[in-house]
Formats: sequence, structure tokens, C-alpha cells
Amino acid sequence: MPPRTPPTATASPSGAEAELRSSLLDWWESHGRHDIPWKRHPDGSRPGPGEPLDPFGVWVAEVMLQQTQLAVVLPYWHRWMAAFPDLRTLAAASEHDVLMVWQGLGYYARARRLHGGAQRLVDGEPPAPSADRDPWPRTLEGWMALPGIGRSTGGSILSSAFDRPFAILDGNVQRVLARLVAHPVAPKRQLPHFWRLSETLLDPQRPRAFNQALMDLGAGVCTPRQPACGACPWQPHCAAYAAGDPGRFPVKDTPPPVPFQVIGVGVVLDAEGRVLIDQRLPEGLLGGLWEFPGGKQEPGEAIEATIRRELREELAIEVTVGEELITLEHAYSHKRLRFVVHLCRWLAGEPQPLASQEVRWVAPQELSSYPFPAANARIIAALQARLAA
DNA sequence: CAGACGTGGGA
DNA sequence: TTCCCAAGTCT
Repeated sequence: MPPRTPPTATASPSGAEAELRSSLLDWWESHGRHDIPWKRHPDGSRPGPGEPLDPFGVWVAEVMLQQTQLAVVLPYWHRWMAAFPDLRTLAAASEHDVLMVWQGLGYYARARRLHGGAQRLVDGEPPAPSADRDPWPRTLEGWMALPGIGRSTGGSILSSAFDRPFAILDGNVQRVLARLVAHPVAPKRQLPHFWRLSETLLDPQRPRAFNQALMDLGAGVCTPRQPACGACPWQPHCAAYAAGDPGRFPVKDTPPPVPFQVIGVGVVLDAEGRVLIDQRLPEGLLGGLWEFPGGKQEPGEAIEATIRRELREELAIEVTVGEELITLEHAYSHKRLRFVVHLCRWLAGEPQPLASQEVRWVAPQELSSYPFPAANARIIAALQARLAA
């Protein structure tokens, strides 16, 4: 039987919304994710309507979840909460320790902003007569004033931690709503429209459950490819389903081409067998992480010459470029790189941080106490294997 | 507004 | 293999 309800979630008054809310929440009760640790009390019980959850755990989770799937976040969240169980612990931590725990999760500005936000919240507390003053914002403006918190993450935190009625608009919600109304334009081009839609649908009586249900629907049923429309509580109301091709929505813009570059990397060893690493500048790509030095190959340049030149320009050292250790390719969101890594022998010059925050000679077994990006972790593995042989 | 900003998983 | 993309924010 074809869908009977036209795509009028926005236009029609409360009747259609009530049906959408109740059908979604009924579905969620039996098919949603109810085992998410930051959405439960410390004793494991589910929070009742209006009951607050630990805002710190929710905040950490929602930042980790930006552009990152739940399954990837879970182990990081557990490690993070073990290392920094509360706001004050995080605020007092060093950026080095913060990046160590975040290492491998990507988008490292999130970690720096979370750290900075914690320090701001702690500093914002008045000096101490009441040591247990609640530092947590209760308004969207309050959360969005923190670094790394936009409207969607702010709404997620307020609805999740405090069960307050604030809408969300992540990728899941954009996709679900775009299909529900068969929207003909890419959501990112008309965000205000989608925000209004999300706000209109939000159940003001159960905002925490509704928002979570919407995300669970997008993550598990209304998936990007091959949505499971047969399992969807909104199938009778879905304009994309009625149109016969839900996979056509949301409409997407053509992505820009990603540039490709070859990077020459030197694993420089001195006479004592120590290896040279540098800490990247605090902002930008992989900001604050450590790495093996190197740089872009220029047109017509041999890779050994690239490595010699980059180490001269960025560290003011002279090296002999030896055998290849490993070559690996790595795709970032906006570029693809091939790292050609050679073992090098240090010849002369005290290393200077000309293009980095700091340079340091370390024993190979000490590398595990520095935060490295994923591509460099593979270089470390190759180095350890080589040294063991 | 368009581009920067990571990584791992799935088809 | 290659491509897509996932619980976005900042500039």
C-alpha cells in the first residue's frame, strides 16, 4: 500500500507532528540505542524524563561525535573519562596529556578546544566560598560561547544532559529530514530551513528521547545507502519513499577534487641511536602533534634531495639520506599524501625548530609517550620492526 | 560562503 | 581500489 500522508510535516499543524513524534518514539523504545554510557546514570540505570545526566561526560561525547561515528568514539570516550573524569581534572591537565588521549581520533582542534573550554569554565567560577557551584551553562548561547561548540552540539548537550527542548541538526538529521520531505536542494545550502524543520518536529515533552531517536533512525535505518525503509516508522509519511527512490536524497553538491602530494620524510638517527622528532605548530593540520620531519617534493626533485632540503630548511641540520624505511599513502579530508620515508644519518647542525614548536632527540622506545598522527604511527611501527631485526 | 580540518569502515 | 562519508565548527 503506497504512503497516504503527503509530505506536510512543516505545513500541517500539530496533528501530523504528534503522529510523527509518537511513531518515532514508539519505534525507538524497542529499536533504539539504549546502551550508550554517557546517556545513563553512573549506576547504569536510564534517566527518567527531566532527570539530568553528567554534563561533563555528555559534553566530551558530543565533541568526539562531531564527524565521527559512535562505534569509533566509544573506546576513546572510556579512555578519556578514565584519564579526565571531571571538569577540574581536564582543566588542570597538560595539552600533551590531552593530545595523548585524543591521538588517532582526528580533528585535533576538537581536543584543544575542549581543553580550553574546560579551563574557561573553571576560571569562570567565582572564587571559592561555594566550592561546588554548578559551572554548566543552561542556555544555547552559554554553550555556544565555548570553543568548538556550535548550534547542533550545543543543542545535543542541552537536550541530552538536561532534557531541555533544543533541536539538533547533524548529518543524520539532515538526511532523515531531507528524505521525509524529499527536499530538492542540498541541506547545507538551506540550513535555516532544516533548522526550522528540526525545531518543528522536536517533541517538547521528551526532547532527549526525541533527538536520540532521530539520530538512531538516521544511523541505523535511514542510512546513506540502501535505507531500510521497511523498518522505518516514518515510511508512511516519507516523501522520498513515496517518490520511489529514497537513496536520491539528500541531494549533494559535487565535491571538490582533492590534491595529491608526495612528502619526503626523514627518520634521522644520531650516533647514540636516538631519533629526531618535532612538534607541529599549535594550529592547522595536526596542530600540536609530534611527527618525523619532512616536506613536499618539488617538481623534478629526487625524494632524497627533498629530504635533505627540508631538513636543512626546517631544522637547519645536514644529513645523509640512507635506505627507504617505508612508503605509505594517507588520505585526509582535503588532500591525499604519499609519504616516502628514509632512514637518515645526522651529520651536523644543532636541530632548530624553524617550522615547528620544538624539536627533540628521543630514544626509540620513548616514542610511545608522544602523540603522533595516524600516518606517523605507521612509520613508528616500521621503525620498531627495523630496529628489532 | 567555501575551504580547512582526520580517521577508519563499508560497499 | 576507490569512493563515500560520520553525532560539525571555525575562518
